[in-house]
Amino acid sequence: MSKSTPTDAELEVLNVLWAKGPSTVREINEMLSQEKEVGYTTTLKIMQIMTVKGLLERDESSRTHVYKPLMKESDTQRTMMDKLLNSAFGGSASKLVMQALGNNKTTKAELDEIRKFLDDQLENRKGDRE
Amino acid sequence: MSKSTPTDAELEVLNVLWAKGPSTVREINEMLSQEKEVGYTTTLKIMQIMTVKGLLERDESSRTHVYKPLMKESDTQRTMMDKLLNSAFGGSASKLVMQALGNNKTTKAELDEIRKFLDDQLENRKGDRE
DNA sequence: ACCTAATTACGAAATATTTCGTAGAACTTC
DNA sequence: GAAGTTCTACGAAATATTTCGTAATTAGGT
Repeated sequence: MSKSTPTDAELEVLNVLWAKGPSTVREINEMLSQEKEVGYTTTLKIMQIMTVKGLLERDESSRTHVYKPLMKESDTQRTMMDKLLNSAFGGSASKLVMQALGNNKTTKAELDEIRKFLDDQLENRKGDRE
Repeated sequence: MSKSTPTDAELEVLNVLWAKGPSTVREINEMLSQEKEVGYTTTLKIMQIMTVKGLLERDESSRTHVYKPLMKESDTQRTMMDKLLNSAFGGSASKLVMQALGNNKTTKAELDEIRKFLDDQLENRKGDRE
């Protein structure tokens, strides 16, 4: 059984929850409304479905339910990365990384940060078989 | 107008076309069948839809049509990357790259390759504003 | 208690994607 | 040239996702 990735609408909800912490439907809907038109019950329904799917958990102790994600942001990112990696890059992480950094506007600061990270990775592999 | 990403089924077709070059429905279907059960007319229909969408072009000069992709693999990879970047990584390429290289089994050879690439990128930015 | 506002539950329409059956045309073989 | 095979076109069912309207419930204010 491989992990499933959230749908687009689900990911939008998760992004708010990861940024703001446990929230009500009202709070989520207000955040999403800043980006695009979306009805309250639409957001509600998505979050109810996510709860059934096991993506969210909710506290029903007060009338206004409070939802929180059951997956860590980094785990979800990894799952989505893996899916992209396998479906579009033939499993080659280096191709993907070079595509990510290639022509686009990654800042120099970011490139420096990545290089530092990469050096760490290489350092940790001293002695590994190649 | 931002570019749209192919669906999962469409991407599977594209992957074969990019690897094998222009192909018939029969050829594509046989490749896909090695991975999973899929009916001939299912593949046909997907490819017909892709043609209407402008993802594929077909040569109808012989009875058995020959299809080819209208997008380069690298362009499609970039479009899909950008979507993931914005939807799941808040636009931060460095977070995405570190997630891609983080715990998983990228080989040392790949890491070296990426570092070389990164050095080139940094070299090309000598004098850019930071 | 009554009215209003906010909330949840639920069904269902709208849209998108995937799957496949059937019909008819075009080619092959005997 | 009849029979069988291969192909395309097309409709439609099956599935997944997104959207929203309506009804019922609860809370708060007066």
